[in-house]
Amino acid sequence: MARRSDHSPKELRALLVRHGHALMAERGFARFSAREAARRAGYAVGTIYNVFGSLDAFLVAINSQTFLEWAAALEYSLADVEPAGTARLEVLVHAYFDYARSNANAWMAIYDHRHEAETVIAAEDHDAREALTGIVDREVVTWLGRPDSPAIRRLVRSLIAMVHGHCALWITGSFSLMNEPDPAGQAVARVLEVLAAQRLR
Amino acid sequence: MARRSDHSPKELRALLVRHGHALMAERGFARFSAREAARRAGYAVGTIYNVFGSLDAFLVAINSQTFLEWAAALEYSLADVEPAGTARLEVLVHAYFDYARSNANAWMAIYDHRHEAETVIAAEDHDAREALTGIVDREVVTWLGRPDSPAIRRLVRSLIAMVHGHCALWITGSFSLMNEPDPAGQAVARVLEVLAAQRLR
DNA sequence: CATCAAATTAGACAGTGTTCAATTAAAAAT
DNA sequence: ATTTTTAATTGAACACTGTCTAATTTGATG
Repeated sequence: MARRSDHSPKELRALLVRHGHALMAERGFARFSAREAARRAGYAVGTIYNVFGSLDAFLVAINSQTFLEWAAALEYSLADVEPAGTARLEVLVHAYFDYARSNANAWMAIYDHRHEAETVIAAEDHDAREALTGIVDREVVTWLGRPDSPAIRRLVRSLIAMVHGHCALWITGSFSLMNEPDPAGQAVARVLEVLAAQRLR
Repeated sequence: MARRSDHSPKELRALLVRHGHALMAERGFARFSAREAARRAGYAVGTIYNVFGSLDAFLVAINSQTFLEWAAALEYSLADVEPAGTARLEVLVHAYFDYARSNANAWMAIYDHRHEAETVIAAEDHDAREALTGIVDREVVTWLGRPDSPAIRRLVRSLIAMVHGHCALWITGSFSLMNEPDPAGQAVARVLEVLAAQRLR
């Protein structure tokens, strides 16, 4: 039996998320198993229900971890790019695609998991998910050279949806049936067309 | 025991797909059960494996059925719209969203199901999935007033990815795109901006 | 050292997908 | 008509799953 003093509550939570995330990356959402995740962490299944309250909440925590990694990957990709110009947007979109492909199982799990309505999302998890939007927001504001506004934030969500659509169809293979050799390039092209239209107005 | 002469092979296949599709619409992908689908059709589980070879192939058949319905809904929505003009594209996108919302479980199942690489997709199923692309292709060609071409077909796939992205994030509510009151309207706006850019070139 | 509350677990339960020998029904051959 | 053969259909077995609860272990408190 795992000893209560082996890990503090926070450590235990982090331990379970770490192993859960690794298992998700390894197997994908369809073959994920809470039992196996707990086993690898050295605990029994019940512990997941103790710590997270439900399997649903555990999956939310795992996916939030993916969001954090993803956002970090985007920031990292932007670190060496000159602070103005279209190149930053191109790099951003390509980093978006790269993370999704390099971590396909974990990335898809974000969208595979439909959390139940009654599962409350902790502020921490919510923030992890917002981080990504924040990055795009910042870059688009810079590119447009205008102060942030509700209209721009609305546009940013729409741009994210556009890029997401390309990436999702690509990762799941729907796009390969469509014979598109460069989905990321297409996404960039669409983003720039839309932004150009916004600039003219 | 169900009698072999109750249904011809084709009828049996259709019967299983019908009940499977209904169950998918009712429960969604996560709670779908092959056992239950067979039960409702009046057969035992094994029959699904006899007829389709695998659960994977059964799910492909169910999702192809959804594609057929979806394409039919799009065509129906266009039937009364004047044969030229931007209105047709707007109606098309809105019908796309409407079908997804009205049949959320079945629609999401299309993207929830990641069929295994070894599952061969029958020509019939492949065609059902292509029908949708064909409709958009036709409408975009008409709108642009140019003959069809590989470049246009490539653009059309990109446009579909854009609209899909908006629709998917809307239906799953997984993004704070939930604060977006009119995702379909946003998708239409983006499509028209992209098409305008194409026209200028 | 005894008490007590909290953490952890094992086990039961009702499901699942998958496989396959046994059964049954229809067709073919006698 | 009967028997034989072929093929569809089944039910049970297997190894899993998520979920819950009673029992156990643990560490701290009096």
